[in-house]
Amino acid sequence: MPELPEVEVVRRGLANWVLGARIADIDVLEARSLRRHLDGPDDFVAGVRMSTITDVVRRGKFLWLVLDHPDTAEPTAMVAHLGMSGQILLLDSAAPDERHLRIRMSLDNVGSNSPAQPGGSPVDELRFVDQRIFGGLQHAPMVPTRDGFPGGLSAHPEMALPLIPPAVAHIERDPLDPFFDAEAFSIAIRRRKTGLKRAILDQGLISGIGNIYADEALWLARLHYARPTEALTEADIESLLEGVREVMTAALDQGGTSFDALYVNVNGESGYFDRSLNVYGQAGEECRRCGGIIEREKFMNRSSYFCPVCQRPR
DNA sequence: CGAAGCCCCTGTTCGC
DNA sequence: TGCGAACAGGGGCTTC
Repeated sequence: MPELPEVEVVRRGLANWVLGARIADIDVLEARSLRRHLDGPDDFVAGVRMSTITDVVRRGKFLWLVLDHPDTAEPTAMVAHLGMSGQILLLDSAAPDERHLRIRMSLDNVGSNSPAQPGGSPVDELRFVDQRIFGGLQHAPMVPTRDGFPGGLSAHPEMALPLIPPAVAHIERDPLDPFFDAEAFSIAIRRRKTGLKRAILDQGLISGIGNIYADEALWLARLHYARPTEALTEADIESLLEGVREVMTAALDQGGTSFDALYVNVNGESGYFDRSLNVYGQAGEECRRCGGIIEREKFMNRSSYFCPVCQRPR
């Protein structure tokens, strides 16, 4: 399950290889993988084909390639969301098709802004692979950001455009974004009248946190998932953000170490999950901090894991 | 506007 | 053995 750190690993991998590359051709093998692109495959192909990739940007779990098209003055965006099972692969076109290959793009001029390719193998194809089709691609013109800052984390922050794809405009900045506003978040979350975990899963309030990292961050912060948001203190919110950042940077460090420069890949098995999960999926196990027994409760059609001893409701 | 619930998807696992 | 149900879950959408 790709969450923010996994998507960031993909963003960095792409930024290393495809800046300056041109998308020469596109083969949409599965139209449902353009679920975010309402005008259909032909429109997608016509808009993207022959564009040059000038930036790779991420906000929360959304990732987009900024495209310059020879016939269009304004830059556009190819937006990607990996959903549950999406992968973006960058490889040699001779590589065999993946079982769930949905969209294939052939690239020219790959690696012109990159360090020398270590393996010597050509990288000339970008593939979108997605078993469950919860993710998808879309192509769209961009709009100005509300705050006038860059749309997200960019490959070249000093010259990043204050533009964002409309499909991402309602998504709030994530905690790793240099323009994330912690004070505004603190005010906004206490205005909500709901439970803490519901709030932090709302990508319009803070983005990049999924079910797994929500549980992990709440455990680190010693906060119960159902704590009412309106009663949170400044200190609670500070611990919460600290927990969120800790979980994300730890996962990012691990994803970064397992990342092969020649093969951009997200498969939900970053290694982080096996060894580092303190509560998620640990029902019946002893809490590593206090020895309490981790509980699982059904919540929002999924599961919440927490320690009933060191994560009290109030 | 905010809160909450439904639904989209497929592969794996589990119970009868 | 075979089959259906449950589960995984981000986010768009609808309803109140």
